Amino acid sequence: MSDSTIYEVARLAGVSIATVSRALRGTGPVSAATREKVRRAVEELRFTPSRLGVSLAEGRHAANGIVFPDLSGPYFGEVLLGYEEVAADLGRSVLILSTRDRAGVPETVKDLATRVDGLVVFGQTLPDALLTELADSGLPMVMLARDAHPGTEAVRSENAGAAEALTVHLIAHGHRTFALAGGHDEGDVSQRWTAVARTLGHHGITAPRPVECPYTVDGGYEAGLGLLKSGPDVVVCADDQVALGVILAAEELGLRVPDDVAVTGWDDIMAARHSRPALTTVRQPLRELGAAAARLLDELIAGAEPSDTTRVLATDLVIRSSCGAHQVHPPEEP
Amino acid sequence: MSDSTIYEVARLAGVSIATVSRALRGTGPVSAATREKVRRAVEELRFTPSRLGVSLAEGRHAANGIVFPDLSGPYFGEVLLGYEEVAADLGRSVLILSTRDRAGVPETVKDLATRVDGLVVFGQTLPDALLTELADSGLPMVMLARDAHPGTEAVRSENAGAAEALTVHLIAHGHRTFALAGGHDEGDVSQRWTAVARTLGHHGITAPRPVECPYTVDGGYEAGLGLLKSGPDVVVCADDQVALGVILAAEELGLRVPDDVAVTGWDDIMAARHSRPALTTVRQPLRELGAAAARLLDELIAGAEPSDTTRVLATDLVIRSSCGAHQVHPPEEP
DNA sequence: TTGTACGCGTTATCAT
DNA sequence: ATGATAACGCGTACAA
Repeated sequence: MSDSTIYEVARLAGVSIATVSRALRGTGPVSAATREKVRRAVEELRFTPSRLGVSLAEGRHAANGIVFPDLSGPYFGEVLLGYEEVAADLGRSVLILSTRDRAGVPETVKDLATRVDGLVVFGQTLPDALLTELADSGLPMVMLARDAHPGTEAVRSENAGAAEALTVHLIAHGHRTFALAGGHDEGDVSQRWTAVARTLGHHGITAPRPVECPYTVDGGYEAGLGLLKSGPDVVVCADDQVALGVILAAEELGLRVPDDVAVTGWDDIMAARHSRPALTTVRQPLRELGAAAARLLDELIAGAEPSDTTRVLATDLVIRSSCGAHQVHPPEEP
Repeated sequence: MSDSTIYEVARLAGVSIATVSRALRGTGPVSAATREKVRRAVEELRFTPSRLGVSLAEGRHAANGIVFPDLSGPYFGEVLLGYEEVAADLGRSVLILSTRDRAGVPETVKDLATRVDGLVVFGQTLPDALLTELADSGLPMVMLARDAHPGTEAVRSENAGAAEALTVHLIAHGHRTFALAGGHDEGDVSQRWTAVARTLGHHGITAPRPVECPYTVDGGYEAGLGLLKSGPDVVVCADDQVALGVILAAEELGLRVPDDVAVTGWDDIMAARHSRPALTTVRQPLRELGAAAARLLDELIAGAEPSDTTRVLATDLVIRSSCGAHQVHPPEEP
């Protein structure tokens, strides 16, 4: 509260503020005796340097921000976890901003931008014009789960290859009629749908339009109720939560998964392993995503020039039982 | 980046910095003509007031922090969501700190404390001595999911009453042999176990010792494998994730839920509704918890004296199917 | 209505 | 080894 200042410490220790600063930061020569006097004064006064003062003098916040759409569901939490951990290791605090269905996001983001040395932004949370404005202002920025915006760096995980592998696998299972659940934005998901459609095309199958829905179990359930009426062989879902919802919808309709309809997810959240049937999905390194973003941002803050480059983290196709019998066509050999 | 300062704006507009400040904040009389000149200069220079300068002058950060143990699982994410939303509404940024199994937490928390006007701390994340030190320093603090620490305010949700109601319900179902899964700390969970034990005692049943385990599905699974071997009628779990794990363990052991063994959770996370069998649990208003903490903290920051008081939010017993047949003894009438 | 000048709490440069 | 002092960027009494 009524924190003491470096001046009070200096007076009590009988030295100048410069000496106090040096003694505390070890940034210059200080005699042992003086150091001890300062130490005692600091202790007595419970002195803690004001962050504002330090930052103003240092010209940096030692903090960085992250903007994400939401925090319900495991996805963003896991990524945030990895981000915060690395940021903390690098001695930087983390400010968060959830955009949800909130009003006044641009203003809030700009405010956030004034409080940090750099910003990580999830794909699809901010309009491109705003991204440009921020990047142009010279703020170090890293995009997450989408390709780089001009003036930024980006990290995402591999989508197209995994989507193709998944699709090929499903076709090998004998599935021919596909349904796609979980709308398409311009980030990760659209890359997946594009690759799925392309792969289906190679096999003479016309890809259906993805059915948009919130990336939640409930969203998947609602979408599933509609989708399943047309009797697809398999429902490829934008993420695991949607897939879990589709499975519930299938049950509701008296369909057995995977016997009557196969279902696949994306992300490999914990529930994917535990659901029945266990979910065939694509594993994304969620924490690593956040961690990589934190490291990239740190490099930018340290002075690296933004390369408009997208770093792509590897994903793994995880075959479980929700996609159908494995005996038809075994997955490709190593 | 190379942001312009209020001095440059003042020079370009041909006025003093005081006028610029007044014009921008509407904090004093400014002629329309001057205001327009300032507006133009601001626009041309893309001027944005430095947060550091503003905070230093205003003597406040307009930001508050929150300390939680983890972010995996739905619990903390939901609470954080409610917290951040209200904080943003109040014009305050949010800094997060996850303690996980991290080293150097006390130092990091103290650093965090220098960057905020107030702090919300989840129960069991920080040692009491540190809480005392922070509170004594005059930092406004709100405890979450535990009772108030001296010098703070607290919000938690009701535990004992719900635990009693749950226990009574289970006894009415004919369950006599209880098992408790999910270790006891000194926050929410211990209050629940205490109430369960007391209620069981009233019915002549000796409460077992809770089996400690991480609050995760995997933790519940592991604990369940051990617990279930003694053949309890019901496993009361510390939270829904643990309960989901116990159900998996039961399956693994060839036990049917709830026919062979009943299982209950706590929190009413989304997966509780969707699991099979659907989870009997206690609904906690997670977002409200975070929102209430944000509001309380705001009052403290505004000058309210900490009352060492704990605000208790209502919970609801949610009867689904995992606790056993309802026909044996119907739940108490309204 | 507008401007001057001081305070906010540091760090760091330059003397000494 | 130590001290005086200039930044850093802003808000705001106080004066005009």
